[in-house]
This record gives sequence, structure tokens and C-alpha cells, in this order.
Amino acid sequence: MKLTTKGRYAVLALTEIALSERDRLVKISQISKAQNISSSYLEQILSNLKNKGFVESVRGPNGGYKLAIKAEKIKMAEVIEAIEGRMEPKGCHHKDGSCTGISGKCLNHDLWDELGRQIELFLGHISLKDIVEGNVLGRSRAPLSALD
Amino acid sequence: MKLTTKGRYAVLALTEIALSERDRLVKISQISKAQNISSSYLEQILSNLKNKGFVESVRGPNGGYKLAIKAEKIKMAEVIEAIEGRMEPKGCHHKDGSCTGISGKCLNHDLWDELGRQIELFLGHISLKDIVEGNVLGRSRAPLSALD
DNA sequence: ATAGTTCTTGACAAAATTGCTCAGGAATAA
DNA sequence: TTATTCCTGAGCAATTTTGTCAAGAACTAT
Repeated sequence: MKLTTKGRYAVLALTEIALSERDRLVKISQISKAQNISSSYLEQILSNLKNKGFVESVRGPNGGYKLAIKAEKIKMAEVIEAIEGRMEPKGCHHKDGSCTGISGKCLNHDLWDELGRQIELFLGHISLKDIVEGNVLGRSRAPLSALD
Repeated sequence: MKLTTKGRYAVLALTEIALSERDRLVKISQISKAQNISSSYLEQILSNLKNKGFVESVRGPNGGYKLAIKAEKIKMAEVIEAIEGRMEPKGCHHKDGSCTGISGKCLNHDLWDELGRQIELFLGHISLKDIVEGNVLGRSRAPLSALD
């Protein structure tokens, strides 16, 4: 998986926008100042979030951004994927079961695959609304036990 | 979280060692050849795994590595942490609740914190034995629902 | 003892990625 | 028409990743 400042800034910017009053436009300069993030950098990120349909923008004086869809519809998995790109399980990439299976290779494949699924499952269940309402802490969960 | 080839190679090397017959020593050159990984690179990784107590080594002809503890005692979370270093939730780092809470900052903190916990929980439950026995697929689990 | 193996360690370097900056442009409101 | 704000792409410095290389230490078999 990939998780860089870009992804974190994206979530932070969305949170900032979601926290503002209903339909009130939020400027890049506001987010930049409040969170101490380079505004040029934020421009790239918000532009991207707009193209992916999470926010809408208005140019000109008193312009800014607002959410394009409801906060509960914005899942973190989608946001991160939009910004960071698809999280590919690195390592063995034999899609079609053609993996020669030289010793442990494909056994490891399973591990990273399942870890990716676990992360996606987690982020896919947390919405921007959850974050704004502080409904995140304590939701992580242990995996199923081995069958034995 | 950090997950680079180094961590993946470490797990792969451990798998390779675990797969060999009881107490049979596995040479770096064997792993290198079987998995097509630079042997110099593997040296660093295995040396590290040895210092952390996962494997034992024997030098000289017919030397090599073997597990220092049972495969079921080797949890992936420990291996990855040993190799990649502690996974710190980046972002807001106010340990003592001194976070000024400028807008969304600490709400985001919760998200990355909980994601880190989710990953650690997953990897902490998967052992080398699970991997060798193919007992990994299908164990990921969705987080708890929001309380509403 | 000696020679050949194998692990051990540290320094170094190429390549890729990250985390930006900068310059210019387009739309909009006053 | 001017100030403001978003938009876009190029480019670049620092860092991290992913190794290589060289010298050495421990050990076995002969």
C-alpha cells in the first residue's frame, strides 16, 4: 500500500471543508494557513479531488471548494485510491495462477494480498462523516483465526 | 506504515527457511537463487533477522540459517517491525493531548492511528506457520460499525 | 595448518520516489 | 479592468530505496 503526505493532506483538506458551515466555500489559502501546508501543493491535491468528483470549485473572489457529495458517501478507501493510485499488492504478480510456485513465493503472495484487503476493508468502511463526528477510534478489529 | 521490498524479502527468506526440512541449514545462496534476490542484499536482511532473534546462523562450509524459534511463534508484525522499523502514524504527533486541535487535525490523527492499529492487529495474528500452511487467505475482517 | 565456504559488517552509490516550488493561465466578481 | 481564486504542468532538491562492493571473521574438511 502507499500512503504519503499527499493522501493525508487530501483527507485533511476534505475534513476542513466538511467542517465548514453548510455550503460555505473554503479557500485553499484557508486550509493552507490552518494546517500549515504549502498552498501550491494543496492546489494539486484539491484539483485532483475535484476531478474525481469529491468536491466542487468556484473560481474568482470569494471562490473556493465545497463537498460535491454528502460526507457519509465519501469513503476513505476511495479518497486514498484517487490520490495515491491503486494499491497493488507488490511481489508475486502472477494473476492467472501461472505462478511457478518456486518454494515460498506464492505463500507470501497470499499474505500481502490479504493485508491489502484488510486495509481496503477498513478504509472502505470509514466515511468522511465518521471522521468529522469522531467516530473512528476503537473500530479496528483482529482478523479471523486460523482454521487449524 | 512502511512496507518495502526489504520487509517482503525478509518474510520470503523466513518462509524459505521454514519450508526446509527440520533443522536443515539454508544458505543465502539458495534463497538468492530460488527467489532471484541479490545475495548481498539478503545478507543484510538475514543478519538483521538474526540479531532480532528470529534465526540462528552457522558459518563455514555447510553453514547457513535455521529458525531460532518455532514458526508459530514468529508473528509477521514483529518481523516487519524488526526490519522496517516502528510503524509510526504520521501526521499529528501530539502525544500528550496537547494537540491544539486546529480544525480537523486531530480527527485525522484518529484515522491514521486506528489504521495503524488495524494493520498491526492483522500482522500480529499471522504467524510464519500460518504462511507455510497456507492459512492466510480469507482472514481479513471489516472494522466495527460506527455507533451512530 | 590450509584452503575453500559461508556468514558479517560497513561504506558507498544509482535509481526511484516524495514533497514540494514556480510560472503562467483561466474564470469570476466587484 | 483589476484583484482574486482556482488550474495545470514542468521541474527540482532531498530523501528513501535498493541495492553493490570490499574486507574480514568463523568454521569445516582435508
